[in-house]
Order: sequence, then structure tokens, then C-alpha cells
Amino acid sequence: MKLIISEKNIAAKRIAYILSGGKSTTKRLGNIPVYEFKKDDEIWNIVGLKGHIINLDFPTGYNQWNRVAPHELIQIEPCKIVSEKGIASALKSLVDKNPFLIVATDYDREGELIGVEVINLIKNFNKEINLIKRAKFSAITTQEINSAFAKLAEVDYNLSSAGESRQIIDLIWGAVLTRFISLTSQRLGKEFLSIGRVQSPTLALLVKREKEINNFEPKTYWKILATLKKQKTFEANHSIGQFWDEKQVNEIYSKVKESKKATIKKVEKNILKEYPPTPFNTTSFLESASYLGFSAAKAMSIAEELYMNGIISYPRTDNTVYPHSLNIKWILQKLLESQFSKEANEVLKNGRSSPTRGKKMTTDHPPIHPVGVPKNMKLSSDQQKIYELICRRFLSTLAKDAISESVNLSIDISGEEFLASGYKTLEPNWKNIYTYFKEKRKPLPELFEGDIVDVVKIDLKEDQTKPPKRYTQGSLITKMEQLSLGTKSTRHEIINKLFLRKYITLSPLAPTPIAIAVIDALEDCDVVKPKMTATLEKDMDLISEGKKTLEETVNESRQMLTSVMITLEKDKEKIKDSIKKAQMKQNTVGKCAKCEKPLVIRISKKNKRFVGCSGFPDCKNTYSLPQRGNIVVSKDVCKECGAPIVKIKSKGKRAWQLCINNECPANKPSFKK
DNA sequence: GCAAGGTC
Repeated sequence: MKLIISEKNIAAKRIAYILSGGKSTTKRLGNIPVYEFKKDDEIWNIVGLKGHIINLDFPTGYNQWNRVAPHELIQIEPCKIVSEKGIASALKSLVDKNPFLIVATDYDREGELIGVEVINLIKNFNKEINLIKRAKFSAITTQEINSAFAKLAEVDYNLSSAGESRQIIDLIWGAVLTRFISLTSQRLGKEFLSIGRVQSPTLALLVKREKEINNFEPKTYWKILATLKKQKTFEANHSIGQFWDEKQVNEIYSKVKESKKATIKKVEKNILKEYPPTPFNTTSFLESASYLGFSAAKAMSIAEELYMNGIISYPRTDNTVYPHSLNIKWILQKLLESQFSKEANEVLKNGRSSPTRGKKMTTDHPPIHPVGVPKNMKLSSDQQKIYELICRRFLSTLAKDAISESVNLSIDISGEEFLASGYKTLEPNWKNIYTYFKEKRKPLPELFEGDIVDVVKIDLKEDQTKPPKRYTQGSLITKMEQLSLGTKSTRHEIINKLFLRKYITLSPLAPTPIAIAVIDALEDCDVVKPKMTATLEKDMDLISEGKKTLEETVNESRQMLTSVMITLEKDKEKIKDSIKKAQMKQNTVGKCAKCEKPLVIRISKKNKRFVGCSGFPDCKNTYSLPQRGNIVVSKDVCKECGAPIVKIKSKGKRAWQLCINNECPANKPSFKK
């Protein structure tokens, strides 16, 4: 018997279909589907895993945070725990007959590790198993699958060791530092504070940006803008652009302000070819969805739904280049029968000779593209928006360059040079398909050198430089990708995790006072820097090339963490104070009406939350709070009674505002605004 | 109750 394991059920199903020529049957072992067929007089069984089915953890006995000093965990050997018991028992019943095992997980580092986890697991069930091979393919197409199974390769234990070293290092650093910071700041139970190789550098990015915004000192500058007219009006800007010297700008302004005519000195026209967008990988998809107002997690979960219903391809991919095996014509034929028939037809008749390609080319999965048209499925409005985005992106990567014309003018007004620029689309091509970009540039009227035009008015405008912008979820994910933080599958979950830990607010995407205190406390520690991931990646490459061992790498990492912990232990009191202070700030909802001291959110002995005066026990003023939902503090006070207002956000419900004073008339049912 | 990585 041959036993094949793949990374996920859908892959198992499709591999079975291809190898059996469509003749496989499905049986269930417990709840787990297994695909069975006969080939060359042999029974084949294919099982889809659910990604990793084994998880690392510390042995029981090290579970109680208060009982074990965090640094003691550094030298503890983590143990392996089966996290998917159903799959484990299905595998157990399949290995009785000494099958020939073929690992057909994704062709990457985690895929190799997932395969080796299964190998180690089933060797516990049956020691006799020794025929084990690896099928390597980068797309589940008939051709790739048949050739991968025709020439089976060996399992790469170096590659899986590289993945395993990552697992161990992540667990040890994460657990030790998470426990240290939580115990130090006495944030235990539901309120614990976490630290990790990916989440902390990501949070540090947000903290850094927030500090830049807070420390920003706006500078005043001036602009001289001329409104000119030849049939249509258009604007020109003094060639100096931003003036920093008020005296200088006033001099020039008084020189030109009474002018009635302007002379066109130079006209420079350029024809531009604008390349269409490149194929979607997860990051660029999330960035674009973010522009449409979708959070990264929401966009991913909708993409997952569309994928499960067979209308888009696998949404977790790094690839931005369509593989040769992708049958683009065939997809376009399908789209002819969709709401995008006009665009599909245009691309079929008048498309570019080869699709656009992005910079990243990987072998994991193709870029995200439509694979079908929703027929038996009524899309929700969010699903429709995401499906449309993916279809329009796909179609635009096949459309011709847009052709446009840019014009730059040099204009003389009373001896001063002004500049104007215009922009006009001549042939929109892909821009008619990918309709999400809003063009802000405007066309200019037709003008020639030597033309004299009317001056409608000349304005002196004062403005200030602006602080840097906050990240959006999309731009943060793009930044994470640039720094190799996290993966296509985890980046959106990391943002969610930071929110759950109350490290960030979502709109705007900004760190809370506690986040700033935690990142400041770890300032000199590698775990808040992208460098730790970069170093780990290098070590993992060495392990997979056989130039370093898992043990060496993990031991080095343990030594580094040991010295980090020595410094942190020394600073313990300082860290405790600054997090406590930040916590006070974060939990302050306003001023006490009785004694003017800050009112803060506290947890009662019965584990209920309430608002109490920080002047306790001198001042015993308290207010009750709803026990469910996320509380967001604001600077607002109630118009009726002057007590603080908080916002309550519950999952799946609309956020609502509440005056915390129970006795306030605004909280009586009869009260209407 | 800790991490990050797979996938549902």
C-alpha cells in the first residue's frame, strides 16, 4: 500500500483526482476524509493534514507562571504535543500494513517540517516503516504531479531541522520574555503582555512612527500660486515651490501680485507608457483591500471563503509571477460568462503579449487569481467587493499599457518663473479595467511657446509641514514583508494579536501607552528588532545546507537570551514603574467629579471591572461598567452630567457610547436627544 | 494564560 500525506485536505483531494484519473473514492476515518484508489495493482491512500499537526510546548510542571522563574525555562527541552488528534488516529489506522510513505506537503521549509512531524509520529505507531520518499511539486497540475510521483526524491532532514530550530527559538524567547514582562508588571491572567520575534518588532515600528508624529515640529512655509486662464483656468506654482523665508516670499509676491499677463516660455510634452499592476500576492492583495476599507484579517477571511467555494485560487502566496502551467486563456473564457465579460473580451482581443510580472517569484502557489464564476453561490456585498478586486486585478495584468501625455510649462510672470504641469490619459487600456486609482492630476489647456495668457489672480498661501502619516494595516503589512517579519499566512494575525493584547488601537492604527512602555523597556534587546529574524533566517539557511546543526543554533540562541535576561532582571524595578505608569494613563477615563483626581478602570476582587477614583481610599467615588465588550477611553465628557464617556466595542456589534454615570439623565430610558 | 507557523 502507498500512503500519501499532503498539507491540506483540498490538496489531497486534487492529487488523488490526478493520480487516479478521476477514479478515487472517499472514505472517512473518524472525521477525516481519506482518498483511496487503485493504481498499478496497488492500493493508494491520500490523507490531507491541517498544516502542523504537532505543536511544541513546555512539559507540564512548567505551566504555572508564578512557580517557575522565567529564566529557568531557557534550558528546558520543549516537548511535542499532538494538536490534531483526529488526524493522528487516522494515520495510526493506516500504517498497520507497512505502507510506502510519500510526503507530498508544500515544497517549502514548513512543508518539510510538517512531513517530518508525521514521519516521527507514525514511527511511534509502527517501527517497521522504512520506505519513505518525498514528492516535490510547485503547483497541483496534472503535469507537475505526475512527474513528481514518477521521480520521487528524498526527505530533506536538514531543511526540516531548520524549521524546527525556528520553532524552539520562538517558543523559548516568546515564553521567557512574555512571562517576564507579565510577571514584572503584574499583568496576569487575561491581561498578560506578550513579546515575540515577529510581534515585538512590528509593534516597535508603530511606536517609532508614533514618536515621530508626537515629536514633530511643524514648520511654516509659503507658496505663491497663480491662477491663469486661456479658455480654461489652470494653476501654476512659483518655481521655488516652498519658501521658508517670509521676507523673500513677500518681496517676490509684491513683485508679481499686480500682474495681468503671463508668458509661456517653454512647453515640454512627454508621452508616457504606464505599466499595469503586477499579479497579486497576499501582501499586495491586502494592501489593495486596505484601500477599500477592509482590515487585513477581514480581507483574508473573505478570500478564504471565496477560495473554499472554488472561485479564486489559494490566497496565501508570495508569488507575483504567473507560472507557465497557468491556463490564462481558459480562465478568460470562463470570465466571458461573468459580470466582467466586457473586460475579458477586451483582454482576449486586445491584450498585452505577455502578462505583467512582479519582483517576487516563488514556487509555493501561483499569484491570486479568479478560477471560476460564482454560480451556485450568492455573494455577500463584501465577498463581491473582494471578488471584483481580484478579477479586475487579474484582467488588468493582461491588458495593454496605458498611454498618457504629460506637459510641463515654464511661465514668466513679471520676471519670475512659474511652473505648471498637466496630465492627460490618451489610451486608458488597463485603467478602464482596474478602476481603483483616482487620478488627481488635471489636463492643461492647449498652449504653445510664446502664448500670452490672462492672470486671474495670484495668491500667497501659508501652510505648515505635516507630520509623517500613521501606518494603515496595508502599509504595515507591506513594511513587514520588506523586513521579512512574519509570513504571508501570519502577518494579518500578528496585527490582530497586537490588538487583542491592547497594544494597539485600530482606527487610527496607533500604539497604546503600555505598548510604548514595553517597547522602551526592551529597547536594547534583539527581540524588538527585525535583525533577530534576519539572523535566524541566515542560520536556518546554514542548517539546511548542512553547515550548522540545530543544536548549535538553538544553544547560541539560549546563550543570547540568558544574557538578555541578566540585563532585564537588573532593570526590573524601572520596567515595572514605567509600565505601571503607562497602565494608569491607558486606564484613565477622566477626572473625578468629587476630588479631581484621575478616574481609572480597575478590576474588583470578584474579577468584575469598574471605574474607581485613583484617590482611593480617601475618595470612594465609583461607577459601574458593562462587563462585556472592549472599552475605549476618550477625552469626551457627558453633556448632561459632566461624567466621562467611554466607547464600548463588541465583536460583530456596532460600537456605542456610554456615560459611565448610572444616575445621569442621558442613561434613563425616557431620555431622548 | 506564553511564540510563530501551518490550516479550517
